[in-house]
Amino acid sequence: MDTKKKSLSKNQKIVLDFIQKNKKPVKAYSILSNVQKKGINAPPQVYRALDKLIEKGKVHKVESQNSFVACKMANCDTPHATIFSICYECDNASEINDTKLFNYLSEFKDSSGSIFDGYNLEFFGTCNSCKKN
Amino acid sequence: MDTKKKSLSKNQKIVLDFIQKNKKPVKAYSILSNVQKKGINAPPQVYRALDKLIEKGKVHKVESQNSFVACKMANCDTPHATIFSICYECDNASEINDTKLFNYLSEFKDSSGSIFDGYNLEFFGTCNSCKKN
DNA sequence: GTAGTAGTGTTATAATATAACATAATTTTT
DNA sequence: AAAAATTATGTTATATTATAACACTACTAC
Repeated sequence: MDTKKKSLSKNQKIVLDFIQKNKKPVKAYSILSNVQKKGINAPPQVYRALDKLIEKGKVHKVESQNSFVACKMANCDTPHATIFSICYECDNASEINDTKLFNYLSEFKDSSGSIFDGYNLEFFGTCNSCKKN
Repeated sequence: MDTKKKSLSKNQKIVLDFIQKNKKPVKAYSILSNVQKKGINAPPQVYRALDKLIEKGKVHKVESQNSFVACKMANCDTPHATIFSICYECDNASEINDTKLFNYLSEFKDSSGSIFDGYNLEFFGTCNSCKKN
């Protein structure tokens, strides 16, 4: 079972709230400048909140962009099993929720037969709204 | 067909040579300090070489580590379709060469039926040699 | 042989992230 | 409820990763 604490601290709430307001992934320093009026003054406060939000499954990091996006799932248990599609025109990142692919990756064994603890998958392409333009 | 230039410039050779000497992924500034005796003096020289080496399929970036590793395949045509397993104890990254998974991802369609141009997949776990210790 | 493209060298600076330390709040244990 | 342990906060400074901009050179293609 998952015994970790799931409730959010003050700073964690402030940071999550800002991330959730944005459809697109946001950068750490953009978070910082946007929450300074809420009393968050320095980078470590943002990065610490982000670390905890990621642990708690509320936020995912988009590694290829160094950006952060809210998890859409109500109670994400799998903070380290993420699948994104990323548009290289508009930089939007959408979480892909495909059970079959999810299971395929979760059960994937390497050549030695070992299973992994987690994964991060990022697909790159042009999103549908950019294709139209 | 692939019409891009594949031959390597002087700096590209120097940088690739250093990366290939290392089993583990290396950081850009580690490359820099190790090739200064070869006449590469500043970060842009390293990053430019890296960009081209990635385009040419000789090197892959490990996004979750901001590190760079040589591609093991002789003539990699797919610089933007990479699969790694990363050990979070020793930080080693191994390229996974699994045709089935490779094809599965290359052909994967999102919910709108679109196919992607590329992907980056990073599995996380403990590697076999770290498990033994 | 000149036009276009790719590469080099350099300085400065931008963007991303963490170390370290002091303190406070919360939760758990006894 | 008091003590202990854990989690969170606030702050300064600094480390790490990456790019902008500019002047110049070498290579490639027609």
